[in-house]
Amino acid sequence: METTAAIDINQHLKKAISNAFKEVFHHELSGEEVALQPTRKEFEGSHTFVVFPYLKITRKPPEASGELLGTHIVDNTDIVQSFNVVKGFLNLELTDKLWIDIFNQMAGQENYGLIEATQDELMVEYSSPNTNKPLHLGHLRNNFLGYAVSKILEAQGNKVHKVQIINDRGIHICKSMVAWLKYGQGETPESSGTKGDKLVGDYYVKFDREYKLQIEELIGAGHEKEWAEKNAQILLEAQDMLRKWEQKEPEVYNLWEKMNGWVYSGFEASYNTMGVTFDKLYYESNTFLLGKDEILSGLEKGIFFKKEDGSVWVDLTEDGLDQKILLRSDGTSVYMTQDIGTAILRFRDFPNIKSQIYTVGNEQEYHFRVLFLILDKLGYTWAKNCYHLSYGMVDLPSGKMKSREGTVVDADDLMQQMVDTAAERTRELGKIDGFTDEQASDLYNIIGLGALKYFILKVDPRKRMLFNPEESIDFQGNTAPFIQYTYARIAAILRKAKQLSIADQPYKITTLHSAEKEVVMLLNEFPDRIKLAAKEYAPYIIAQFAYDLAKEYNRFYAEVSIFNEENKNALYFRIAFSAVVARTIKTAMGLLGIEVPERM
RNA sequence: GGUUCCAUAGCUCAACUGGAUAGAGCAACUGCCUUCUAAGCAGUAGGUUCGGGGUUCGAGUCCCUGUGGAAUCACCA
Repeated sequence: METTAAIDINQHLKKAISNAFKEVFHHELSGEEVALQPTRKEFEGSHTFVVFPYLKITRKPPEASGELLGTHIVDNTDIVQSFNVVKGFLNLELTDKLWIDIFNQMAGQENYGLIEATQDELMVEYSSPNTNKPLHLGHLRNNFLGYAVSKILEAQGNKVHKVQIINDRGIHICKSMVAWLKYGQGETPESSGTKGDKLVGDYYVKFDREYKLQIEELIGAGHEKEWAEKNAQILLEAQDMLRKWEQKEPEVYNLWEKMNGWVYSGFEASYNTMGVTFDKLYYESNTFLLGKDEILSGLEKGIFFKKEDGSVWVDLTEDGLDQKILLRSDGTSVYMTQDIGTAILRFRDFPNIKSQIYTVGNEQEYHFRVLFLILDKLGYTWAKNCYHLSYGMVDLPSGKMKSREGTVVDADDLMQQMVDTAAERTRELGKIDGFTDEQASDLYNIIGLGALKYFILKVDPRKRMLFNPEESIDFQGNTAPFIQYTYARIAAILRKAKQLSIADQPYKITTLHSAEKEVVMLLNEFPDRIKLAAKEYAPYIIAQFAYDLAKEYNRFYAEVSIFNEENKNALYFRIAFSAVVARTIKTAMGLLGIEVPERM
């Protein structure tokens, strides 16, 4: 109903089927009850009606029922050209005229597939890194996913606020700070030429190494392992630093600001390469005290309860979960407390948002179930609209990435490697004649990052995915470069058409080549695919669509000549047709945060 | 132990939410560049959808059960 397609085929067909039921079988069947599905490739037709569920109504065998319905539909509508029945499947073949009309409609819409009307205002959170470590492959999945989902929701007419919360405080950053003070000798990103986030991350690693040494020494001196882990000198120093930070001791606070500043400029560079942006940043250092008041007032209202030691809990056993702590016995907050506070803060900052979408790994599924339940219990009606966009880990062939074991794939390194590979491949193929250095470098970025983004986004986010750094990501087949290449080919056609002054010419045609029809059928699905992708928060649906479209167009490209076509109408149509395909590919890839090149 | 998620071709992933003969790509093999870009197109081969039951016209999809894997259940974040 919100689709931008002016001709709603489904609606027409459902009505036709429901009419057929009425007149052939004397049975009222509302259009809504009729389910249509796309016809499988190996059969003639585009829309299929499954008659099995209706045999009790028709009181005839499936084939006969299908025949009767099909005959009635063909006789009584002007959009269905013919039909065939295979077992209980009624396949409907629409007229070329209808497909041409549909194509003309979408060709006239500059933003085909996108919905202009503002629906809801939403917030999407993604990235949200810690400031003690550089970004890695897992963050890439998070960022690409969050950004793509934001784009897709915008395409559905929502106003989206992209935010992240930066975990800028806590023991982890203090560890880096301690190590830097001890071993840094005043090193700065400028002095050593190290990217800020990498530099801070290096000191985090240095801390960990020293910490382990101290533990071993303590064990060697006869202490229990557990005691050693809690009493290693360097850890005590970090904890002391955290206390000083909380008291805002100027020396510590300044150092904290300085080192975080390094990290932020490093992150900014990474986000820039990734091509993701944010509308508002939240910092944990500003929000970590929030939520406590909410808990206390919830306690007064009897939503929460206090244990003997003074700690505050929520009982979720009725919801199938456990009890969960909200305030420690000393009255301080836990992670959950902060998240409650931050969620409420955001709804105050953006009073019109309907829901928040949290792009966070699936290891926090339990956390978010609890969070949404608590917010609901506190009486926030928006809580039930909130959604945890959960995604699986990215595994390496060796198993899970572990920063302490050095088995992380660094985000910057990986992106650079992809761009380098793209450059190498492009040069091998001799594709950059006449490019300036800048154009060439842009192209490598578009291809390399496109390949990486597509590789990650084409997978259902819920599933774990495997990344093998040994095998480079493909540039052929179901990949971004394949789709980008299709776009670039069309761009070449359109340039030539312009040169020959035969672009944007009016045409009048009555039949379509089968390859053209297949493509138009796909194009027609675009609005529905976006709608589904938005509903499911699933960019992979868009990725699949872009691939299908490119694949189908390439078939047309191989089978049908454009500039050798002597019939002017067919020639002009094919140029317009190619332009719409290119435009749609660009839009679809844009929803994934992937650019397309005019030449490659 | 409780809860949740996952298991599909040698590998990486699909299967429009219960529909037809389970599809793509990579890797392997065969063809196609003097015509709009071969990062392409056409084709061959590759499957007991983890095992076992059940529900029904019809199951990779839903239910039960077993096996294998993952996450989570912290006064950690």
